[in-house]
Amino acid sequence: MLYNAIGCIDIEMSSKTVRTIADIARLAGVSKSTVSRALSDSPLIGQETKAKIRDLARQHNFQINAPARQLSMQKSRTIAFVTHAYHKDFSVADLFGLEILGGISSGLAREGYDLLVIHVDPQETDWAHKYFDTGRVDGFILMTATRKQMHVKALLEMNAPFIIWGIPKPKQKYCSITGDNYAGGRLATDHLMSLGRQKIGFIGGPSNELEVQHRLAGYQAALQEAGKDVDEDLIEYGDFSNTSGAEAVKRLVEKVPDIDAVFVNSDLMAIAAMDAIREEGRRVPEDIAVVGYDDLSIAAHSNPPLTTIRQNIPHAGKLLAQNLIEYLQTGVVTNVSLPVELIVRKSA
Amino acid sequence: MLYNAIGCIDIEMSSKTVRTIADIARLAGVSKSTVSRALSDSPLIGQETKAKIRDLARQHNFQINAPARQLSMQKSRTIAFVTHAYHKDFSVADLFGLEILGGISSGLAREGYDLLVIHVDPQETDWAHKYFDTGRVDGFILMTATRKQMHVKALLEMNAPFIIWGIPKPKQKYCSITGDNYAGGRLATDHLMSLGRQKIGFIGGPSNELEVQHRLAGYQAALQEAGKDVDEDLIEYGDFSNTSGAEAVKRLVEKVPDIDAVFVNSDLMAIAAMDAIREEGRRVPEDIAVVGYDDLSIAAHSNPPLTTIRQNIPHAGKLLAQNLIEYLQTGVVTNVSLPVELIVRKSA
DNA sequence: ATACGTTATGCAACCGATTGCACAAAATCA
DNA sequence: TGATTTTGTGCAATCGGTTGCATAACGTAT
Repeated sequence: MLYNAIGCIDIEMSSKTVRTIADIARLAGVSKSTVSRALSDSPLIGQETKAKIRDLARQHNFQINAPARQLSMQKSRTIAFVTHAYHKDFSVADLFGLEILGGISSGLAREGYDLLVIHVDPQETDWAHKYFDTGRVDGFILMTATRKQMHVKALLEMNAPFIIWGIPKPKQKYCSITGDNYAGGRLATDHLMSLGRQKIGFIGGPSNELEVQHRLAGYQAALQEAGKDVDEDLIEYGDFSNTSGAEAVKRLVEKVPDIDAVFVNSDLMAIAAMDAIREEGRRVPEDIAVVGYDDLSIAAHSNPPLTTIRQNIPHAGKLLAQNLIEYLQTGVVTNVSLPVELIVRKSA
Repeated sequence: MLYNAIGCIDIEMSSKTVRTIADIARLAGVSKSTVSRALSDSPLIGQETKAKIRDLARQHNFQINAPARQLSMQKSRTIAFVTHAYHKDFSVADLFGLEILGGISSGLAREGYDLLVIHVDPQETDWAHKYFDTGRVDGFILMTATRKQMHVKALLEMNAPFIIWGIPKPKQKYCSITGDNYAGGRLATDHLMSLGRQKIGFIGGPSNELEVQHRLAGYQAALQEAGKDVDEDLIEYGDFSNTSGAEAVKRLVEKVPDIDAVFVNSDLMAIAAMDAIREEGRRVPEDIAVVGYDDLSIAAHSNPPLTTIRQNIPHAGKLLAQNLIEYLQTGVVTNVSLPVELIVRKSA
């Protein structure tokens, strides 16, 4: 641009002519290897050469060819986020997944990785071969909903790198990130007790999920430490869907009419539960206080705004990305439990 | 497995040894070309040869190397879904995006394409070069929120294939899918009138969005056709976020105290609006009837369940995928307007 | 001046597929 | 039976990078 008409034309036409490192090499009067090394900042290349090549690349808006590089390097610098189809129903896991995706994406981007999203049939494990053996992705990120044991087993067997959101099975070696569910259970329960609530219910996700068991353990520990005993009638389970939250709270109200608080395992269930409570003719929080879990964006906008246990979701996503990449590069298996935090709004 | 121990061992070890078509070729006693052709079902290859090679591939769980194929074919069979970070706020567009992603994914999968999700800064257009010029993706899918004019312009200039969800700018040539917003506006308004409502408000998304303008046009046409005139005071705009829905409805109630219905441009805004209406001491639908837009999964679970205009989101996603791929393969530009449907629940 | 270490660059093989073209074998025709 | 087409397969180039090794140019120690 700065020099003369011919230079300009050169630059104008660049988009058509300069597509490979060989083109750059020709323009710079060096070899392909030199260009390749210069662009990857190899110490083998002299400063002026490097600068010249870089300028050329910039001027011509050169972008290195990804498939070629992937083939040569034998890795794709791409991570698959494994999820399932949303056709039918739609639960907290999905909303949660959406929010965490942002964190994952930015964590991956920072390390120069791309994000492939694959929607799999929960019954099949074929996808693992399809994406890993083909060299399309270097590793996988699994959320709770997708983290069926068969998938984990398949990945372990084929020796494919992956990380999960959730609690790892005791004896298996793989990376994981999870919120501190026990602490979350305590925090919620302690808060409700500090409000003077006497009959505090627990509405869990599926009872076979470790996350749910830990939250329950926290709930029980808090009660016991306060000298109260745990009433089995106050414990109900749902499946993380909104409807299941509404139903569970109705069962509780029926069984224990003088219930005055409930700790619900997800924001979506909690919001549905609050509606159900009102349908039963009770007020939130005056009659029944409600604490949720996750602090999704919608929690602040519910009616009333939801008091909940916050998991720092964007941070969790970033960590999922970072730790998986670290595992890819160093083989170090990390298992992280993230602190949670009580966010007090209006519902309790 | 069927024959003998040696065969068995062969198969057992396969995962280590058989990784390329050259391996298969050696096992089958043919050349690489033959294997390549057999696996892609070329008519050049004889039936028995083809069958033998396929069996071998299946037995050894062979998966073709994606980067190599991409390099050779000069295309990636990957589509980028362009979205923005969800950090801050979270609107209907995101939930909508999540639901449509399922449809897109399945549409792409059917054609053998993969889905790359990229979170971009709305201010930058760099991503287009970064993903297209590198050959990482063959095309892009843009949602309304990401479809800033500068992005469209950048893509057109670099001649990159893409499709948008929304209404295309009049003179530009590119693929699009959109709901029939005009019909949606009429449907909602006609329904409210059929309920005997007299003062029907309109809460739009941003007034500069064509979608919103079309819905407004439908709303106005319905009123005029019924012999009513359009009261400017009954029209308010938000930005698709929940809070903006709540605020807009409050402004309406203040300006027009005897308002008895409102047509809201998104389910999320509508749900927030219903809460706000109750806060103002009015009932839904008795005092003010509410019709939403999109029919997201949560619409059925709101309080009260939301009457809304359904866009068939999974189908829309599938179509986005299909039509983009058709464009890639044939160069045919399609602009589709999808029918919408009134779903009557409890809110109106 | 000779030997030797540095520093910068190029050559050529390789990653794992696809595909145009040459060619052999088999089938069809005259 | 010989000529010609059809059918099936292999050779080798190609896609666009990366990287081990050889080597040239230069400075420095002996």
